[in-house]
Amino acid sequence: MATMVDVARRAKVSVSTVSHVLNGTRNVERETRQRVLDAITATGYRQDALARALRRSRTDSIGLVVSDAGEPAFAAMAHGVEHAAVEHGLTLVLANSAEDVERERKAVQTLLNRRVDGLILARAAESDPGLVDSLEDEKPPIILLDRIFPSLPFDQVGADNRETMRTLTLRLLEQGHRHVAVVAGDTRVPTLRERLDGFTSALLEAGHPLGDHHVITGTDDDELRSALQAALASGEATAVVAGSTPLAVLALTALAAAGLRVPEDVAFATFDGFDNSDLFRPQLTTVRQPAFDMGVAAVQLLVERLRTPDGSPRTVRLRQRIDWRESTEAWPGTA
Amino acid sequence: MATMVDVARRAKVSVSTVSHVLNGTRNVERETRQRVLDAITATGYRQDALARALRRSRTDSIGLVVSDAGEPAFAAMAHGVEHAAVEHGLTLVLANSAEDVERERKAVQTLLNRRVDGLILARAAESDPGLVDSLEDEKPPIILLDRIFPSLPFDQVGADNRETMRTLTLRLLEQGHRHVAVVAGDTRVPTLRERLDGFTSALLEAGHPLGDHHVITGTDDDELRSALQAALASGEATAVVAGSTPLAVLALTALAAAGLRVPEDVAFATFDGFDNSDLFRPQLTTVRQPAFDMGVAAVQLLVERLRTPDGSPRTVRLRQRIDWRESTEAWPGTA
DNA sequence: CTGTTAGCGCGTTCAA
DNA sequence: TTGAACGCGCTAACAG
Repeated sequence: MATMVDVARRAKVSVSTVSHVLNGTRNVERETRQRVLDAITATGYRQDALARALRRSRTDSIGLVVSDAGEPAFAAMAHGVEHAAVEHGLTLVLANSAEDVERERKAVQTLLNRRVDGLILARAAESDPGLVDSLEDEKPPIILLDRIFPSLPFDQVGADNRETMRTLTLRLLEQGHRHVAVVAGDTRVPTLRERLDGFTSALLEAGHPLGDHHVITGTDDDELRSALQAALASGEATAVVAGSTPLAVLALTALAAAGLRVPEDVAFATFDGFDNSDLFRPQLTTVRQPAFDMGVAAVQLLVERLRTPDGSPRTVRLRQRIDWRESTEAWPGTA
Repeated sequence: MATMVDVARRAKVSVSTVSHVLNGTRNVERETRQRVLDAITATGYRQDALARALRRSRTDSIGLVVSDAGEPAFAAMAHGVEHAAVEHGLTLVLANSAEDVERERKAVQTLLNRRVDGLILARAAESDPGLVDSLEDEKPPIILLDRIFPSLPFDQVGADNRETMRTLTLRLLEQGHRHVAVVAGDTRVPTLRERLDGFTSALLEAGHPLGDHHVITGTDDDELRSALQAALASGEATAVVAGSTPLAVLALTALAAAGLRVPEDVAFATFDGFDNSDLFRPQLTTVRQPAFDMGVAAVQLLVERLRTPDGSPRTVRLRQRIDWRESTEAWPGTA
């Protein structure tokens, strides 16, 4: 590859002049600049981002760590991050922690070693506080995406899970459901905990006893499944709400195994849900996460933080939309 | 951040010794090495990947350009690439071309400037040959993923689209379908062309006249939709096969608009398809791309090419699986 | 308006 | 077994 010296020689100028026309960082006479430009195309010169970054100690790149590259919601977030990143002239370095704390630690290390200008941790595992604290010195700005930890001093982007679940629940209660089974999953995950909070909050608001309902929490899929099956076997539950796509898969499987149809036998709603949901039956009532926009917002927060390293951390919550579909319609109580 | 000099000073050795214990590149006496190791933990030193890369002219990173980060198949491929990359100690730099030739060119430029050790172009637009040819000098190994261009001198990874479509079609013919509508889409895309080839090949093999069937090609969604609607309106077609997920969406929408049910009125099958397809009706007969494995294979090819820069390019085709489901079952001709 | 030069942090000869 | 010193390609003082 041609280097700046080659260009300089060919244009009969110094390397600093070449650098300056490249970066537009000081005035260069018309003719001189043209000579440089010609030399550049003639030699096929391309700026070496590595050397440049080393010298400026800025890589113009950001790191994204996601906890589960398998989920579709990830794709949307990553897509949003990538989109916004190029918009700001930033390159995206991607890593996947696979919900594994150790891998996450390694991923962050790698990205830090690569000197990314900023870090976005999307749905990071426990987001082990020690992890980032341990890198006290000169650690770049960090944005937490999707899972919000109010106690941590970072900029964060999430959705208004609590509010949305509250609305969803109130509507189900209006429809006459008195025994709802909520598959809440691992409530150590902020997103899921917020959703469950929204549920209990709605019950309080409507004056319904929590004891009438089935709240199914836990980390283990098998346990969750059998807990749900027990709830369904009681014959009480007339509605099931799943807190995420994996939990919806689990719940729908359990429903099918129990021979229950949606929505004839039981109503169903889920967070996140499935792509192209309206093409298939049952058409599921779904809370759509603005995943793409969340990715964009994270980058936005990041570049602002880059400009203003100080100032207290901000938390941005994006509004979710509830797509009401057939799965919550056939209930007698419906208008 | 602490640098090698800090470590060296603290361990009372030279920087070269530090470097050598770091990389295990020459013998260092037990005690000396221990002093260095201690100094490293004491200072919290971390190797600067930038400087290291500049010096070794190897970044231990690879670039991945995808044409549509929105599609789920992308997520799976990227996931596979990321997985295999870390396995080989490589970092993944991601870019999205959004099916735009210009953006693709820019993305490749950026990655090249970043000196990635290799490049994977996943489902790249037209893969404009000039694009990569233009970077004749010292361009890193390039792997083409998903879309195979037999005429291009690159290592490539794809699926056996032709073979799979042939099998699928023969089975439909066996079931008694005499008028199949194939939504083939943009046949400039190798993947789609291969699938269409498989269709005509099966007809030839079975001795069926191509003229009896409806082959719907084109770039414009609206045109495709109206062509399909016309084919359906004729009342002839008893089966519809879609060449990709977007085409399946288009086809299913058109079927619904025409008031046709799957599979009662018309059989349906698609390539790629939808996640969790077995939880919903209609359960679609689907050709599952081994997307994750394709990503892994691409990295595999890449590291081998890194080891052996010369040698003729290889093309790897991974086997696809047909998941037969309800959407092709209800036809009278079925066994 | 332009040129000279000192590093950014590391790997790697060459000498000892 | 260890150290000194050069340079990867670039930006940014500083000098003219």
